[in-house]
Amino acid sequence: MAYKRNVILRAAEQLIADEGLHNLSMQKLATTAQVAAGTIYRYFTDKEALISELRKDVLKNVAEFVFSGFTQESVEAQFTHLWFNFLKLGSNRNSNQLNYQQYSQLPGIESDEHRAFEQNTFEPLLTMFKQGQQQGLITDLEDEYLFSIGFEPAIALGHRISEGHLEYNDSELLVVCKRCWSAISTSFSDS
Amino acid sequence: MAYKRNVILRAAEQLIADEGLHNLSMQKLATTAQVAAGTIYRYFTDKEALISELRKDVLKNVAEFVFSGFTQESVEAQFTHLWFNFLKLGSNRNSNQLNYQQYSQLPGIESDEHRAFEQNTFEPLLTMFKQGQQQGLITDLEDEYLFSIGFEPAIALGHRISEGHLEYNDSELLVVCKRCWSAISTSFSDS
Amino acid sequence: MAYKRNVILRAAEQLIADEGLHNLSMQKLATTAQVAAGTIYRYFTDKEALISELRKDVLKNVAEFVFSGFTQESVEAQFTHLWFNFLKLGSNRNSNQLNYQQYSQLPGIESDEHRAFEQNTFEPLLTMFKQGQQQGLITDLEDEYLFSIGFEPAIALGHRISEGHLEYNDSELLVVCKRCWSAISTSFSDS
Amino acid sequence: MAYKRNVILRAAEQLIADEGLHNLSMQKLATTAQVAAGTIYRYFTDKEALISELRKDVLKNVAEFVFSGFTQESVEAQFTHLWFNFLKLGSNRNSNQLNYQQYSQLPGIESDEHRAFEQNTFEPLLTMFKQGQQQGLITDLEDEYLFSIGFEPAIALGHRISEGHLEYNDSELLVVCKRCWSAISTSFSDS
DNA sequence: TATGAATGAGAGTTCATTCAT
DNA sequence: TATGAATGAACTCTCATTCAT
Repeated sequence: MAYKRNVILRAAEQLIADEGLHNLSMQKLATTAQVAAGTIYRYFTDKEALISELRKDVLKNVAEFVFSGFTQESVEAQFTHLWFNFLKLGSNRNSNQLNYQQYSQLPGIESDEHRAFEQNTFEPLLTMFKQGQQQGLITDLEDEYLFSIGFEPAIALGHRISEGHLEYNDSELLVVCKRCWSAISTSFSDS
Repeated sequence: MAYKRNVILRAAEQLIADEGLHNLSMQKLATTAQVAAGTIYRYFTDKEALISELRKDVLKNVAEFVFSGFTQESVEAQFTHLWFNFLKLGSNRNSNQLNYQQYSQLPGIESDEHRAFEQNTFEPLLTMFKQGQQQGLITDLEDEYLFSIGFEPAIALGHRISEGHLEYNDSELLVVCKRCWSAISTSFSDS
Repeated sequence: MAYKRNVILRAAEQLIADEGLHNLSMQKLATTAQVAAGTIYRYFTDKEALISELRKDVLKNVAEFVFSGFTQESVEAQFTHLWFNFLKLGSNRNSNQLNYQQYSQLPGIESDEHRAFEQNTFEPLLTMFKQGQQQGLITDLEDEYLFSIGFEPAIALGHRISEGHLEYNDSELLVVCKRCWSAISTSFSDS
Repeated sequence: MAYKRNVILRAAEQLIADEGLHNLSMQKLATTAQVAAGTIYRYFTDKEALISELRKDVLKNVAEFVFSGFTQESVEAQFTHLWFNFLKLGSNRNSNQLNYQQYSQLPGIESDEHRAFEQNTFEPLLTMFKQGQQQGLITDLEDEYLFSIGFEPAIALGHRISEGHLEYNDSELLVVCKRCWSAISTSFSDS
């Protein structure tokens, strides 16, 4: 019954969300997951492997969340949809789930293996950029630039909201979203 | 001789920059700083306090770096100047100094005390926003929104550069910077 | 199907010969023997019992080896035959069989039960001593003394050879063997 | 105060003598030595290093014991003296001291470093062999052979005595010793 | 009989912190 | 004020053993 593997991963996610990665001990994890310490090692070689697996697992959930309700609307509608999903992802204070900030701090997230996995998972986003460029709506910059200009503000704002330093305000956020869209669109020419 | 306090902080910064926060042990710190282990505790209550102090100390240096060469030019020139400083801050790989990513991962960075300290330190930035708004150049949004739209892309790009995942290209970056400026400016109206 | 008992013992012997007693884990043993971990416990109460059984089992094989080719020659010829078998036993580096050194390090080898078993197994040797004494060839000392003087040098030399610290030289060894025989024989009188 | 190093080594020796090497745990050692677990690691890199150091330390004591009272008598007198010291060494049941059997089972005892140390320590013995050969008393065989024939019986008998399987009997043992001496001496010619 | 997932005590080791000097 | 030897709780991980299937 490999469902215990999942139980352990969910417990790890919750513990990291609650107390931070550097407070994650295998004993605490075992207790939280309601398994014996040794059981963890049936499913994961060691702590590092556990975190590595958690990374992929969380990324899958993150991608699922970000692309939830993603349909073939107009490119701008797609952008807006994703933008608010990134915002919500960051602002999520669900105590048993990692928010984006915590996710991005998992060590090894910069490994080549993970990067490839990430790239693959977020392909729909790149497809959207390409569509927008083909339709003459989005400016001809590399994906990294477009993502930074377009979505990093949403992630950062989400983070601020989750920390309680910003009131959630739909109409203002919509304005911000539109400005992000404009910033990557061809609606004004680069001087 | 309280100069030892500074010796210890500098040693801590270097060790974290080199080997990461989770590899910082008080023994290693003592050795690197060339003091006895017990001596550290004459200047800092415990490890947590040490890191908290380091946080403030580094923030001071970060602010100094960001605002270096900051003069009373036009608001757009000021913005551009800051934008590239944020970019460089993130991309800094100087081995005996924390880069922005490492800085932002110091635990406790989200405490109210620290936030107040940060707000105070970055006041010149808020002043610039106010100036721009008074001159009718920057749109009337709250500071958090302006910062997110304007500068988070720079920080994120800096991070990507430091990880080696982005080719550095000055002319492209200037285009990106201008788009960020446009995104917070009044040059296009919110629909 | 109690043949599994033997499969397990053989796997244990090989593992100990290869990696030493202190590296013998029940998991590894199960894997090597191609049985489930729990199966071992159907044949052996616990690890200690397993080793105890292995001890007897190996002793049987050891005795078989020592007494192989043992015929009713002259007593001195019998002695020489046994002497070189003890030597070979110690120097044996066959990887899936315990050598004498490894055998003698099995814990519990000094138990009374084992000692009785050993005594019984090595009876032919004692018979040889008695024969020699009846024929007036071997001096009237207790068996322990005769064994120590006569055969311990062979065992020790075997050990040195197996460790690679002694050049193997047949003619020299024959001289040594003869001196051991002389040392227990009546060929010189005790002063 | 590095005297704790010695306290730890003595405690380790006692524990191994009492319960065997494979039952030596660092916790038990700490308790027996009356130091904290961490303290052991101030003096020894890890468990392996501790045992390696113990090996050298015990060898020093062993040599001291074997060569105690060793004077410039006749070669045969020297031999007899050493022979009984080897016997006593093996038969030693002093509970807080390793006997020869336990000593020889310490892992790494076959390392080149240790072998050189051992050779050096037992030099007086080799000198005795050489003297005997120069005086025409001891036969021309290599040291390893002479040692095996001459002293291994003493060690083995000592071991048997310590296990309680042999009564200590001075006059009989003297006979055995003389036979060992004869076995390496020129008093009878190799046929 | 046989399985192998699960157990949990205990292993070796680290490290923040203390305190006699 | 400064030292650094000593502490011991807590860490990651192993492994002999059990038991529901």
